[in-house]
Amino acid sequence: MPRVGLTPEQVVGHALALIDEQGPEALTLAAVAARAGVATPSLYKHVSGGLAELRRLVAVRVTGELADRLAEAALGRGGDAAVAAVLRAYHAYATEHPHRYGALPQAPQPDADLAAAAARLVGVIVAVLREYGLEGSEAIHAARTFRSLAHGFAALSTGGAFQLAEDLGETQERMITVLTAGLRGWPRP
Amino acid sequence: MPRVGLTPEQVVGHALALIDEQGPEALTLAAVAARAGVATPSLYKHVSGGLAELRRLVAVRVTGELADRLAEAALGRGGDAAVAAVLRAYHAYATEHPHRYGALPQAPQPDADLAAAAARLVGVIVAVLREYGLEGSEAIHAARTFRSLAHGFAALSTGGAFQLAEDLGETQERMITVLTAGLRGWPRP
DNA sequence: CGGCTAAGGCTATTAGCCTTAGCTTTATGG
DNA sequence: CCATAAAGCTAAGGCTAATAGCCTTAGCCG
Repeated sequence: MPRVGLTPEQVVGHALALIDEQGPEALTLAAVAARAGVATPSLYKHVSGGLAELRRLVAVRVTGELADRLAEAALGRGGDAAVAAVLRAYHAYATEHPHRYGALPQAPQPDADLAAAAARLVGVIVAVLREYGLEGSEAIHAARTFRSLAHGFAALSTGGAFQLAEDLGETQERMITVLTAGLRGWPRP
Repeated sequence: MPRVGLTPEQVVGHALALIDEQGPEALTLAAVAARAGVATPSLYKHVSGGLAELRRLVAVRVTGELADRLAEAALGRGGDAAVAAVLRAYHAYATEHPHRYGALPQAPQPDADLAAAAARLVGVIVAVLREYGLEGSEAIHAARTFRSLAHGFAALSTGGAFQLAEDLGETQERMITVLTAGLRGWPRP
């Protein structure tokens, strides 16, 4: 039994490859094991929580990747340009890896690691919103609005909910216009 | 073997009850059969496609319910008030049945029935947008923006993605303000 | 250099699930 | 009153995750 030298990171990598190729439904320990050249139970040496933990790790990895992409897009930009770039980057990531993005919601109840990754993601958004002079609770509401729009658009478009012929890129530009206008004229109660 | 007198509708009803109580993961033919007082294979007499078709039927039913709620909310209203009411109704439905709403994306590739139910839902939104003078492609882009915001907010809030203490109702009001302002000043290219 | 320990494999097994096949009973319509 | 279709059943096969227990390798420490 030649030792394969598996690590948890590699297991997650195989899981992601499977998801990319065949969708979140195809993420099974048996399939991951086959791909890693190992028997199914051996995976428990690296991912002790079994399938549930593997899904959790996938969600953490994907959230982190997405946060990185958003941070990269925001770098060196400000104001409307930053908002537009981050929104485009969000959708671009989801479009490049639709199944991967679709696997995000499959995560079980959030835990510390996932919360940390999500916090990084939210941090980028909050930073981008800072130039609009939003502070305290209003910044939170604005960030939630941003995330809702970004996630909704990503989820619906990768899920095939937008059937008509109209160009998705144009829809995105309209959304950017609406969002940036809304942020500039944010309701101050 | 006393005859139970099951119908496909009742099977879907039991499936929804299970989902509401224990989440989408708990939707299993064995559990549905137990709840219906029937052996598992008997379900195939009513839902010939097995679990996959049952999930599909659940998605159709939920989409239809949601469309009804939105139509009801739009009734007798127009302009900003209609947009606000529909957005609130959307979120209210998701909040009342979080697991049910969460089960929506689990549907397999779209089919005719699901498309019809979704078309009804989109129809309500398009009707509400009519007062803003949006026509043709622009109405489509606006409807997509509406759905993205509504779905994103519903999915993230029921998924527990909004951890901070800020009131979700306030977030919703801000979103409504931004959206209605964006629709009034919709970019005319 | 020898041996111990821990890690990373394995096989075998259990339990739960979906699905198909084929039989039996019930209800219903002619 | 009977024939037939619908609606139930049991049995069996094949998939999955997960646990238990064993074996081998790698590396460290005396």
